[in-house]
Amino acid sequence: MVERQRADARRNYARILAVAEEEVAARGADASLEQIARTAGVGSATVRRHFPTRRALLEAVSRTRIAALSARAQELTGRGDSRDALLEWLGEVVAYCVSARGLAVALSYDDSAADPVHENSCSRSLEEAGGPLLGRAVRDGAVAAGVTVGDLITLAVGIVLATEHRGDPAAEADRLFRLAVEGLSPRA
Amino acid sequence: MVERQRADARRNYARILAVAEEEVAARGADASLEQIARTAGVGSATVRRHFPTRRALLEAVSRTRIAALSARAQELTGRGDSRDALLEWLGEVVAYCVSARGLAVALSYDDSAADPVHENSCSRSLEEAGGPLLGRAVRDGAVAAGVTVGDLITLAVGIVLATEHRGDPAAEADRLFRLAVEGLSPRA
DNA sequence: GAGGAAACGGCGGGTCCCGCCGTTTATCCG
DNA sequence: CGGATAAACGGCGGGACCCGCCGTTTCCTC
Repeated sequence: MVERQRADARRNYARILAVAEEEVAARGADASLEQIARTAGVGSATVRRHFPTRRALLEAVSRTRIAALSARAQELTGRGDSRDALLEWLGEVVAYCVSARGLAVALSYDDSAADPVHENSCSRSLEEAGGPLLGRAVRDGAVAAGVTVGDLITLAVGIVLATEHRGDPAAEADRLFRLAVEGLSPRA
Repeated sequence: MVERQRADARRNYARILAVAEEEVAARGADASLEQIARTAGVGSATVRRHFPTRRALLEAVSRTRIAALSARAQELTGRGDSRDALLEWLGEVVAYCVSARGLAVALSYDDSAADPVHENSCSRSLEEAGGPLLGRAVRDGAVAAGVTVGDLITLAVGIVLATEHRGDPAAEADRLFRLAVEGLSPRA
């Protein structure tokens, strides 16, 4: 499991990843791989050797953010009202995706097309982390039974993707998120 | 208003548009402009002369679809239950965006960044067409007052964008659309 | 320290988008 | 009808990107 790796390879991996985080945050999901290579001081081939596809790079870049969100889910599980906790978490997912460009794209990839060799895809990770949070809300009757964490995340990602090019993405995303949570028709 | 145009220019415009429709439908919103030019039998410069930006091309390609959806909105206005009519229309918007690639991207562009010289942007067109339909639903109390057509369309577009790379986009999109309509918490 | 494998990165090819600019061609008017 | 004129065309070169190849360097092991 632990692929033995040369020291310079690990060093380059880390450098590329660090540069990629900045670059993707700044330019979005289709940042130039060559630019990342140049800034990291490596050849473009080395970038592709460590991250064979753009998806792989985006997922690696997103990993720390995903971890933070997963931790947050655990924190919120079992704390306070179950519906509020779930909504708080989803709101944070939306906010993260808005502020950290590239994350939404990484989460929009098809789970089933994930590299089976490597660890879980980003979305699968998040789904597992959010499972208990959603489960509790469902048991409390705050959410319908058929709904999955994947549904909620996809919805959040969609909202982010659709508002990305707007004047004020954060405000728009938040507005739509609340609309989706409330549903189309006002509560009685 | 009616820009006098040479005959060959109009002919080329039509050919490019026809080719672009097929190409975008097949390859998605980032189809190759040069490929379109080649297939249409014109130079790539001619394509860019008629459609200065990719956005312009996408909006032109989407125009006929938009027109169809607008007509559909008019048909549905005043027919049947106002909530059902609105939902039927939105469902068709989603279905259209799923089946006609590129449409969702065209609708995700910022309204306010639209070319003010030319006619309305795609989204603005649709918003106007859906206005009466939504207005009736709001008056009937089926939709909260603050909601705009733009909100609903953006939500629909987001759902499509987020499910685009899934195994079965149509099914996923439909599922999420219903979830968003119903809201997170089940009805009493 | 030497051998061997792993990792590197430069190079060439292909595609794309873009601006320039000489050439073709439709249109207008004498 | 035919020339003038401006619109429209499209080929060309530049720059950026992604990708595969392959000779070279660098690290690890013994």
